[in-house]
Formats: sequence, C-alpha cells, structure tokens
Amino acid sequence: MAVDTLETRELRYFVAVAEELHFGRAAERLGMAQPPLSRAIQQLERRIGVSLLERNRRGVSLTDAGDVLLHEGRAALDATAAAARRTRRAGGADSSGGPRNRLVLAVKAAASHELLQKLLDAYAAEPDAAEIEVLPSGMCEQAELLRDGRADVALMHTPFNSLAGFDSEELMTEGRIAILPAGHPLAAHKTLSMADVGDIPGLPIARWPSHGTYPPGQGPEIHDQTQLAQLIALGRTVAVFPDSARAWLWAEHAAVPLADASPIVTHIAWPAHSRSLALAGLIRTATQL
Amino acid sequence: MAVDTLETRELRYFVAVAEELHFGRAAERLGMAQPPLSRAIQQLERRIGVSLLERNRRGVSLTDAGDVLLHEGRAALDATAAAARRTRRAGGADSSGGPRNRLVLAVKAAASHELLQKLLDAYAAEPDAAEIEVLPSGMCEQAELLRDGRADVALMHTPFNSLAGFDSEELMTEGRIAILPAGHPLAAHKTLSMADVGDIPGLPIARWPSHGTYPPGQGPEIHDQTQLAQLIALGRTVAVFPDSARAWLWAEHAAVPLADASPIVTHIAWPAHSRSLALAGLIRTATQL
DNA sequence: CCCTGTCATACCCGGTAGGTATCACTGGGG
DNA sequence: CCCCAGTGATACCTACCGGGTATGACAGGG
Repeated sequence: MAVDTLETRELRYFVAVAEELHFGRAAERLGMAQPPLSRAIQQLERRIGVSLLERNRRGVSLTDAGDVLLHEGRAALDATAAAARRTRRAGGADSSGGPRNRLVLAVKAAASHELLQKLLDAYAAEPDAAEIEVLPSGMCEQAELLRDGRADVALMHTPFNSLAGFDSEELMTEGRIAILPAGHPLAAHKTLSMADVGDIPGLPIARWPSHGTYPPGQGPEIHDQTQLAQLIALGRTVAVFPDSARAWLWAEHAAVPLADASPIVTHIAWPAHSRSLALAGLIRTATQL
Repeated sequence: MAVDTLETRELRYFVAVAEELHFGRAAERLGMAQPPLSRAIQQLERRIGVSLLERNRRGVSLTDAGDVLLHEGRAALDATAAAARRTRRAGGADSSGGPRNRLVLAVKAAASHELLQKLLDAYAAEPDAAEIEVLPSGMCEQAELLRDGRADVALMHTPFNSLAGFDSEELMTEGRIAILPAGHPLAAHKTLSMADVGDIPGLPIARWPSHGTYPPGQGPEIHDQTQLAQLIALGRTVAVFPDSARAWLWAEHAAVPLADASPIVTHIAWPAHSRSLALAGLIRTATQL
C-alpha cells in the first residue's frame, strides 16, 4: 500500500483506541481481538512515521499528533460514511419506481413547527418536488447528521447550533420570551431582562440534561417539554424560549418578551459541496417563504 | 468487512474510473492491471447495493448514484489525505526540536503583499508564535489545499474564491482599478465603469489562461503579471486589478478607480473543525490588524 | 470478415489481516 | 515479600483476498 494513504479500517481502529484509551475495550468495540489491534496501530504509526499514543504503565494517552489524528480522522470517517449513505440513497430507491429523489431534512424535534409546515407545503407545491423525509434530531446533532450523510439538509438555530463548515441561508429571526406561571407578579411586566429571570425568588430555572443548562443551580430536573410546561403551570419554575413557543402555551402560562436576550436565527444549512438539484429547489423555496 | 464501510482503496479506484470513464486508463493511472480494477468496482457495487456505472458498448458512463459517489468520494478522499498530512505535520517535526508548531498558510501568489507582510510581522511578534510556512498557490486552489490538508489556513478573495465549507473572518475590502497606459485619454478620467474598460477601441482586454477571462475576445495572450505590465506600458491592453495593485505600477501606467466593480474582500479562512491553538492565535492577530 | 478495442471471467500466488497462546511489565494486596 | 490481576506486546499460524497473467465475449469499423 502506498505509504501516504490511510485506509478507512486503520482510521476506524485508531479512533476507537483514541476514544477508549484502552486497547482491550477498543478491540471489543470493534468486534476483534486485542493483539491484531495493537499490531495495526503500530503499523499505522510506522507508516505515517509519527508516534500517536503514549503507552504509559497502566494505560494509554494521546500525543499531540494523536490528538490531531483523532479529530481529522473522525472528520474523514464521517465523510466516508456520508459518501456511502448518500450514494445508497441516490441509487437504492431506483428499484421502487421512477427517478425518485429523496431528501432527508434534519430538524430539532418540536421546534419551528410553523416554519417547517410552511416550508414543506410550499415545496410540495413545486413542479418537480422531491420527496422530503423529516428526520427529528436531538438538540445539537444536526451538524453530525449532515456530516455523516444521514441527512442532506437541516434547519439550524443560532446561537445553539454552529454553522461552521456548512453553507446556509437565513430564514427567520425571532426574539425570546420568558414563560412564567400566569399568576406570577412578573407576568404583568411588559418586558424582562435575562438577569430578571435568572434570579426570581422561588422560581429556579429548570435543569434539562441535554440542554447545557444542567450543572449549576438547584432547579427541578426535567426531560421533555411537557414536563417543563407542567412545572411552569404549577408555579415551580420559569423557562426561556423563542417567540414561536407561544404556539404551545397553556392557559396557566404567561409569556413576557426578553429585552436583552440574543435573538434566535433559524437557518437552512447543507454540506458545502452539495450539487443536488432537489436540494437547490428546496433552498430556493425556503428563501422565498 | 462490514457491508456499510467503504475502504479508502475502493474510493480511490472508483474515483479514478469515474474520472477517466475508461477502465484501462484508470488502471494505468492507479498503477495496476485492468482486471482486478474491474473486479474491485463490481464488488463495490455489490457491497453498497447500487449500480454506479453504465457499461455501454464502447465505453462507460456514470449513473446518478455514481455521480453522487464521485463527488462525495472526492470529499472523503480529501479528508483522509488531510488527516494523514496534518498528523504527520503535527508529530513529524518533533524530532527536530521542541514542540514546534508549524502552520501552512496558502496565499494567492503575488496578491496581498502588504496585508501578508503586516500579518506575518504582527504574528511573529506574538509571544507564542508558531512557525508560518507560506505556500504560494494558483488562482483558485486555496480551497483544495485546505481540504486535502496541504494547508492549514488561507487568504482568500471573494468573489474569486468561494468560502463554502470553511470558517472565515473578513480582513480587508478594496475596490478595483483599471490599469491603463499612462498616456491614454481615459487615464484622465476620475472614475470609469466596467463597461468602459470592456470596450476600449484599440485596447482589448488581455487573455490570461488561468484567469477565467480566456475564451472570448481577441486580446493578447499572457501568462504572468510581468508580461501584462509590459503590454499595458506598451499601450497594447488594459487590465482590472484590486486597489492594492497600485503598489507595483510602473511609471508608464495609470490607474483609474472603477465605480461599478464589485469590491474584493480578503478573508482568512480555515477548515471549520480546526482546533489548533496556533491557528487560533494567527486568526486573532489577523482580525486585530 | 477479420481486426481492434472494450470490459468481464478464470485461475493462480503472495501478502497480510485476524485469531490463539503467551510473554513482559507494573502495581496493589494478602 | 511474593503473587496475582491487568495492561499492552510478541510469536506463530491460517485463510482470505487483492493483485497479476491469460483469455473470453462482444460490438464496430475498415
């Protein structure tokens, strides 16, 4: 093999070891025995002429070069997986009928309902519309879905998602609101500031494991939006949401605009090198909404 | 091998065939015989379950899926090559002394002299400055250099370069000037329009093979900037350049601002997933110029 | 009709990826 | 103090498969 070419298999092996920092566990994860994995990593280090792992007594740690290869290798593996997935999607469906174009659109579950609905309706009305598969995703994994090819295009929301590495178009900007119990004194205000909501006596901000706002504070722990809505209705917590959250407010809720919260901008984003006509049509539709 | 994993070797093979559209030539380019290449492509098609090539009588053409794999595969191969190169750069230099950080900066040859000089000087004065290797590149290949890891960061110029897929920061905006023979009547004008320079009797725009402006027109053919400068001095042609080209004008040249030309914006751009401290320092220096 | 150029098939060989058994080393506990 | 548990490395073998050569099938053109 050419000395300057990394095989996908080698990258998979190295990333597994670098993530586990343990040859045995990495081998198990890869479904193979430990000795061939050790040997493969040694060969890899010899081939690229750089030592990647520090074999200390009792464990393994990454060298600087190893850290670089971990990050770059993940990106390369994502790109390879994306090539396989998108190719399969482009051709595999052909057997089930015409030149079926299908686009996978990743959206943050339960966000941008109205916008998404308008987009899907408008696009479906286009003459040569492709089939759109909506892929609900967790909070911040849209980028990952785009990178590894499970999705072709995504709705992303700054400042929560980073648009780094993708092409994107801005679709919508909205402010944020504080959602309070309907009877709360602050609910009478015309606007509030972030500082106000962060420090309401008796109303600690809820902690939502997958939402960053977890470690600090002593607020109640929640796991989905319904729990949160209920806790607010019971007068136990406050929450900050985008304007569009007004759509699902309860009678027991009150919404007050936040004057100093950074606005939430919704973008449609896609891999920079995409050349699909169906995608171009969807983007055109989206920007003309 | 897992059925859903593409090996680098398979991608290399397929991309070669897809580019040549000829098994024999592709095999020659890959330094191998034709039969194993045919077999490898067949196995690839079976593995991903999609037909990639249309074997017509007298030649080969790409299916839709094949076209997708050609583009996605190129990106994946670039990412893989980048992983190898950057890893080698991160670790290979360690043997020749301390924790030597080296950054490769791609710049369009002979552009942005002053800006580049200021940037290098300012960065060198930083306390923990890494070594910067300046990689002169052709007109539009900075993106390619960043993608395949030959460079870590680049100076790019919109609208010539596309920033798609990279992170970037704006550094400088400049207008454009028409460079005329000193004695020419139009040289007396305060400003000109693009239409003016495109159609000057007796002064056809020069044709520069690597600059897009090649096919049409009957202007003289040139191959580098010095030839162009000389032809202008001789009163044979006109050229449009960014403001900063004033730095190298001859006495026989006259520069007139163009009122309606889109401005040229210089950016510093880097791969979106970069995490290098040295790169962060360079970017910080650049944005504070 | 043969000849040429194309990709596919048939068959063989060597390298190497992967498995099993074992070693070398270190640190902790009885 | 020594033994044991747990780590990664080494030794050795096997089987698969990637690659080579020779040849076939098929279509077009002179």
